[in-house]
Amino acid sequence: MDVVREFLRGAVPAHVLHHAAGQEVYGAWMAEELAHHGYRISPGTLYPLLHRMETAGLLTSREHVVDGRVRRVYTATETGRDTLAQLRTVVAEVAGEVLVHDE
Amino acid sequence: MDVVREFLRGAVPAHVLHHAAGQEVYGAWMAEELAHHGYRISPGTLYPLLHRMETAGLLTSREHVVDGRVRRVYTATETGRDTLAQLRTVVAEVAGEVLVHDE
DNA sequence: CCTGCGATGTCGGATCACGATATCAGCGCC
DNA sequence: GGCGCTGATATCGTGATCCGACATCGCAGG
Repeated sequence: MDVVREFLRGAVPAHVLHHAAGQEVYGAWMAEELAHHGYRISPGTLYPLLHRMETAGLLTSREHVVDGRVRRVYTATETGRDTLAQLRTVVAEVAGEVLVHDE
Repeated sequence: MDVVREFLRGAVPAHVLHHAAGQEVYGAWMAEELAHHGYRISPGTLYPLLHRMETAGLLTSREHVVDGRVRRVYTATETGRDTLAQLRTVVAEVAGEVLVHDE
């Protein structure tokens, strides 16, 4: 029942979209990036998430070969960028609601 | 795969703690309050959540009788307020990371 | 009575998180 | 050539969670 972890888990897609809107990203890179921000997400969570986001039309992927190794590279779709915009307003709202310190 | 909904679901405990730190709250009131902020949370999610948060030591509850009807009323514990503080910094961090608008 | 209301609680099926494990292709090295 | 290492993605099984529908409970009014 780690509520902080739960909150971060919910924020992962926002983070993914944020990065995938500006550049091409791939799973292992995202995992490392997220880890630097205090997220602890396991591959068994991240990869299925990327798949779902692609099936949902938020991301597109193509295979990129680096040193013979296949790397699945994602970018945000138009829908993905729209969703990111919604997400940003929602994040701002939540921040506004929770960050008020007058009890 | 509604990422906005997923994000909000992760933010619910923060919202609950935020309110339960300042006053006594109860399930149905929280549900309405959350609904006003765009959350759509079903009782089958909210009540078990409150129970888990109490078992985790974030909330304490007592029964309050109004018109003979029993109402379970929650307040944040010391641990709950500490967690809320952590949550606030995390929310601020996420907002800072995601709210940069240079695409 | 019996129905309605406010509020809490719980059921079953579906979805999801997670860590461990599998897979795959090239590289270095002996 | 055989062996293990590395980077990266994929998947399995178990356990936890979500959710809406339904159940409950006590009282008020007709």
